[in-house]
Amino acid sequence: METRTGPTSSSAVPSSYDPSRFPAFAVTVDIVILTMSGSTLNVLLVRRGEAPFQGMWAIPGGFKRPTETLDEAARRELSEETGVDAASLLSQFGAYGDPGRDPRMSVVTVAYLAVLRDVGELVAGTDAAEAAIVPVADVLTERLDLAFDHERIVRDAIERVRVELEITGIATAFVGTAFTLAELRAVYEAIWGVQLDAANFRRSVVADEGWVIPTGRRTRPGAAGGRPAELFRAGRAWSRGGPVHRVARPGGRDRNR
Amino acid sequence: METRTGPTSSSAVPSSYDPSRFPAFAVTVDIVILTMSGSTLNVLLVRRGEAPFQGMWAIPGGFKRPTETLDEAARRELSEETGVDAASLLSQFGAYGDPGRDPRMSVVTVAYLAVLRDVGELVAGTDAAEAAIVPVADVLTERLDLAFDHERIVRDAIERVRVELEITGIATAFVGTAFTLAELRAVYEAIWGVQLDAANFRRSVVADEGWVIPTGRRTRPGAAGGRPAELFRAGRAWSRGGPVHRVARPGGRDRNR
DNA sequence: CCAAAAGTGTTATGTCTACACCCATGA
DNA sequence: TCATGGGTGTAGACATAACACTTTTGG
Repeated sequence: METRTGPTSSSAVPSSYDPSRFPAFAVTVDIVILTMSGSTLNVLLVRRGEAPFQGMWAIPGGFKRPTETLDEAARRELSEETGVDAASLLSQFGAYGDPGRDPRMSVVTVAYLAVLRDVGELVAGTDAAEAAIVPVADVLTERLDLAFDHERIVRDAIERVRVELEITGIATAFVGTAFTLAELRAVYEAIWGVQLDAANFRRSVVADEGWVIPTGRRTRPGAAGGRPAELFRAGRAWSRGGPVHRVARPGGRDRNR
Repeated sequence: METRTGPTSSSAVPSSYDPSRFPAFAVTVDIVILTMSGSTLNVLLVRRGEAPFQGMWAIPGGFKRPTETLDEAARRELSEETGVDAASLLSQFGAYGDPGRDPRMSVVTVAYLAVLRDVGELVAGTDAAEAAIVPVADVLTERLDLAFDHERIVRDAIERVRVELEITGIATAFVGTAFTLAELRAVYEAIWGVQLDAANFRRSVVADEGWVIPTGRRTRPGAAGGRPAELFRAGRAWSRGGPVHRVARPGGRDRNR
């Protein structure tokens, strides 16, 4: 940790500069870590060990250091909290600096979104009483209160994911390295809250060259039987919009259900 | 200006709290103000009066106060710099906190985008030597060097506008309260760097009910003649995407040119 | 009348939705 | 052979790009 505590201890400063002319803030990064389990979207929360909001659930985060960039701070915090190095999935989506959002002092936080597949073991690795994966619905319906303004940050993060789903390849970040199209479709259905036609979904996804790549392998069907599904892996991400688009399905029924 | 200089002067703090345990930052808001003149996209710059980067061009901005939100700080800075109250057009698009981006101290800035029609008189109202409207091309081609990391911030802002054009009604913010469809089309063409078919553009824009509203009035044609254009005003913005979409025009020619 | 700019009509092409139908597997 | 889920075919609806054509002005 830095010993330097702020502008008053800075030395390489023009003599004309008066540090008391600007207000001092603490700057933190907070990370909304989203993951799918089955057909529900979850968020990783930690229980706060100290005041303020001691004992309440919050999203992980911490102070930015003067020697690191915001992205580095987010990557470091994510790594410290979950042990995952998921640099490519980290994206900044907002800054929050309302007065009073932290009762101790003036804090501006920069919020990041991270999408992980299967955080299960990672959470088990940390102190079990400290971290939990909960359905985002619990946060959105306020069945679970979060510290600070973290509820709003989680809401904004989810809206961001909904948009990113439509224009980037972020969906593959929710599933394993090899996945079926049904799994991938479940990601869209859970996050958008819609039903998608399995046939058209496959066409959209497979048509866009390089979006998903067949591995040649197949799954073993479940106890109920059914044709084995092809396994795909993620292709390169694209620039000009993702392959699937959000639409309401008025009278459409899903043959595979 | 606040006299409180930071956490060390805060009083309503738990006695267990040690302010030296987090690094102090200055927090600023910087605003990329974009405007159209004719068929070019411009950005409002100010010349810095003091160190660092004294005499260089920069985007307007200033310190956030602990008593205001980030949005309020941006609105205040915009008002102080241009006299415009354009709250609805202000949107936050990024935070920048690389170490060393300000040689004086650790500064995290939150960047905002503002789109204005006709900043001409506003700039004339300020000290002429202090503010200027320059084509964004001058910044993007680095014919004009900006202070701090402001070039990157401007680049990010323009990319943001390109995306917003496609999904919101932001285009009308660039033109006057009454405008022709040719003016509106010029906004898209300038920002996307494409040629749009005038006929199809009209259909897209007029078809979406409420996007633009006919005023009944018409323009007087220029010296070269031509049919007078209808004048429209902006309708309500929409949620589910704007009416015009970015496409390359391979062999398409524009009859009206 | 001619040039210029605005606005309308039209057609070929492409995309998407909905659903029928076929395939592969477990019990 | 039946139930279950995966995968393909396809017809109609809809959206779009391109460009010919008409309208209205100034000179």
